[in-house]
Amino acid sequence: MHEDSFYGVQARFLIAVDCTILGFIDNEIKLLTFRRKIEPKKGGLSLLGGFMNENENIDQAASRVLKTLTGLDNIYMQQVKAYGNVDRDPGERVISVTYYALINVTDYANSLLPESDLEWISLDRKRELIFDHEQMLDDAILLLRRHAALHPIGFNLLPEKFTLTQLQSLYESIYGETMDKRNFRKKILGMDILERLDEKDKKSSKRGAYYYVFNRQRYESMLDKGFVFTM
Amino acid sequence: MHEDSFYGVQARFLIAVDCTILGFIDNEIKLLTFRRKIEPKKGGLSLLGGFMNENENIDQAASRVLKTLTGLDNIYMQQVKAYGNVDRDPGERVISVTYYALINVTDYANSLLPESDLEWISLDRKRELIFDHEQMLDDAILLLRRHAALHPIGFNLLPEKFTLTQLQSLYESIYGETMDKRNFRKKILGMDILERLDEKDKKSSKRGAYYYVFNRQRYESMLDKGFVFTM
DNA sequence: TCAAAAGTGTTCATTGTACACCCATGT
DNA sequence: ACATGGGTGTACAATGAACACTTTTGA
Repeated sequence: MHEDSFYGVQARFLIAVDCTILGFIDNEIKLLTFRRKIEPKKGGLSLLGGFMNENENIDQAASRVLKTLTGLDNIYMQQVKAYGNVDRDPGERVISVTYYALINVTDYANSLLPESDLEWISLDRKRELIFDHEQMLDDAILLLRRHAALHPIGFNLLPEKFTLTQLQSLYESIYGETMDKRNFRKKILGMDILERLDEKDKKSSKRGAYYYVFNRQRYESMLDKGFVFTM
Repeated sequence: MHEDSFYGVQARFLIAVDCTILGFIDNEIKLLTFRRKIEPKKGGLSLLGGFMNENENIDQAASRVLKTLTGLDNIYMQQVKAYGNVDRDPGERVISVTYYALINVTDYANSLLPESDLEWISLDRKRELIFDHEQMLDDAILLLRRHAALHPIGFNLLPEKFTLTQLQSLYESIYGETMDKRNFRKKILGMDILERLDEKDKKSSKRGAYYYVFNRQRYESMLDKGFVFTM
């Protein structure tokens, strides 16, 4: 049996890519959503998505969707899962491959929002999402938590320089639980992957808090020596 | 714009399901492979796979593929990842969604093997696999390790009753490292999820080793009380 | 001067790790 | 009697968790 005829009789499917795009805004992880412009569920809140093209692989499709809808490029993205329930999209059978993306809102938010139907929503509004997008969000957050516990990916959500208070709020938001300030600082500073700048953030306190930067180079060289990040 | 016409112009794709099927044989995790019967790569070693049908979701497709090729049913399976490189299958563009499956070989191995092109191979032969199946296997093993560290899924690879020595060998094989016998037993027995039977396995020692069974009911009731399995 | 956030160490409990000898039995 | 795998406990180290006060400064 020749492969073309063998493959040929098989069903073919639409493949969508849906992105759980997360940003850290007002000390809280928020989700970037989009008002759907077509039926079914026109006007409903949706993850950012689009269909996969012939000439690209899945990661490329995800990057393209993100770029097209937000203008953002070079974003940290990870595949989460493929969803394929027969009736997950009432319009037509669509298999969706989902990603989560972490974006540094401080630098980009203003440039992307005004001219579009994009909206940052708090995660407790997730029940407004269409189709199985709430499930996708839940799975993405769970995966993010597991990744964030083992890799320094949280920094993708922060500006280049940040305070330890911000960093702690970020982890508290990711895990949905509060942490002890002294223990948090002891742990993160003990890893020796942050560099303190001689500059303070005076926006949120009179005294001012030192800015830190993540030293990725140092982190990577420590990895080679068997260091494991855990947070 | 109506959804049918909108969806209609999009590309459609073949979707395959490929399964990393693992069994515990001769104190070692082995992979069930299949000699490919069609071009391209006819005769090459392959994961067990097949194409998705119109009327089934992805999990169902994976179960069907497993059932069709091995006769096995009710198997523990988890989705790993979707692979979509444009040229991953030289025959034609195919997106593959992969799963890993854990099977209890003791009960089934004899019934499935003789009449087929299936073969259990040691994981160090993985470089013989076709296409991107080696990558799939690697990703599956990594995911299995993460899952096995947090959930009592290893028991799916063992017969109903097993000795602690077997169980330890299983975890050693999953993680690829040896463990201390006393520490291992202290930890697993301390969880209080195993029950010792009044029966010994005399196959591998003169003295005989007690059989144990996994008490799933007890495990699940402990989960409700906040217990977390870690291994 | 006071309100508000920043910064800082110690103690205790829990968990993980290293380590060596006796036991039971079939041959 | 001996070879083979089965079974057991203790001491130390590392890690995680709880906890409260002083500092700085703009208003």
